[in-house]
Amino acid sequence: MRLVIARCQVDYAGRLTAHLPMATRLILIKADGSVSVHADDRAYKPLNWMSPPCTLVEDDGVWTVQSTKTDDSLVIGIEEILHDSSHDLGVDPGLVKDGVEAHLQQLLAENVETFGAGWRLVRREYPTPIGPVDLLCRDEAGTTVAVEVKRRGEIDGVEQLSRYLELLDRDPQLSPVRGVFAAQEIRPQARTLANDRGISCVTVDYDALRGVDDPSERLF
Amino acid sequence: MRLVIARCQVDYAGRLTAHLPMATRLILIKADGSVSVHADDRAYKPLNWMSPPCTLVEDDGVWTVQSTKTDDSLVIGIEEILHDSSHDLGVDPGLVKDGVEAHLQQLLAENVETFGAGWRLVRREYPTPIGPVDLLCRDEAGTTVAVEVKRRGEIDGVEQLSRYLELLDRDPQLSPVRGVFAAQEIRPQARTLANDRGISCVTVDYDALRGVDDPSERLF
DNA sequence: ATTTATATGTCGCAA
DNA sequence: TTGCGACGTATAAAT
Repeated sequence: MRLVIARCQVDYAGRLTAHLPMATRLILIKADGSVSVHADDRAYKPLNWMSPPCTLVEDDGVWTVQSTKTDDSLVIGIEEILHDSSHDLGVDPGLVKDGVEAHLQQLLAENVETFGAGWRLVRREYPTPIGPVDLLCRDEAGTTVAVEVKRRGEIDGVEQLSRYLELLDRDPQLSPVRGVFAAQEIRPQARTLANDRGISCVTVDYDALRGVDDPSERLF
Repeated sequence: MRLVIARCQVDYAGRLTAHLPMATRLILIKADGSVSVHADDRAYKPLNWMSPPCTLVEDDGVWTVQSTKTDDSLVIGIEEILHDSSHDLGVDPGLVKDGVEAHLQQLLAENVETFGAGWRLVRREYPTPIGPVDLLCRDEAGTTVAVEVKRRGEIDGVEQLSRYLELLDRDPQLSPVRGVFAAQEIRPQARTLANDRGISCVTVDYDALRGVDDPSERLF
């Protein structure tokens, strides 16, 4: 990893064109070949960058970064270098994440009564030709219900569920099939579209559900 | 801006939990208060980060970054510091972008004849219950046309336009409503889906359109 | 402040 | 390779 602090101007041409006037910035060159130009704000997002695979050519105050795959390019005009150091970091062992949506789906599968008393789970990840339905249930009346689980409910999710419902409803073993759109929060537009298509919306309290499920969080 | 190269381990807790084993990494501390931890790959993306507003407390080999707004926290265990330098970058003049979708939509709104002679614009951002249609036009025959503008035409855009068309077509003042999908480039699958739904596809030459519109680029 | 659409989104997985 | 969905998405525009 190479860290360069320099007065520089930058021009990017590719999916869009962008220009950075002359100023002092950090140029971060990683071992993966990537180059990014940072100001002292915008959190971790650089002003300009080039993702690998790309090549960096340093030529008399003009650094050119050219993408290998596309015709994207980054031209950095260097006026003055204030700092330049390289460091061997080695390979990173990587990070361990514990996600949200997968966990949410699992919690709901274990607590389908969240949707109503008498509900039971038929299958998680119920397969269809266009992909698995998150949860397939039967409600208290025995009607089939396909549940789509999202962390944030947006229009795309309603579309996805609609496609599943159309397919599932063709199966005489399952038909008629209701739809439930479950998410921590549901955007008004998504709710509108869901209602328009006869799909129920359920907002889920993730923390409460986790509290119900996680013994370490139980009060008794 | 402060650059620290250190052997460290990191724990993040907030919207998810994540752990980074001990390794050598870059810790980037910006003037905006943000802290990000970088490995030597993943292009410009850090392994972990904290966005401002947040506070960094350094305490005997344990750096704690606490979000001011939420209860997100980043705990960095420092084993050894290999480099530590600070640099005054000043305020960045900012970057100038060109070529985004808004500009494309504006250009097309000002040049609806791009779609055909005799076309006129009814409204830009024509409102519907599920969001605004980019351009609503009348073609040379007076037929209503909804135009969806994208930089890159993909399936999502066709779906979006389809939803608008379904709604608009219910309005007797507008019906029947045709659809036009306009983009700099249109993916084959998107084109296929559009054709299947009777939606016309128009690829737009952005540079030519800008040349038509921008007097400084005109040749005469 | 909240909601919505955009992004040089990036990233990972599966067909 | 392409398509598709998730992301600690982030961020700017519009209500």
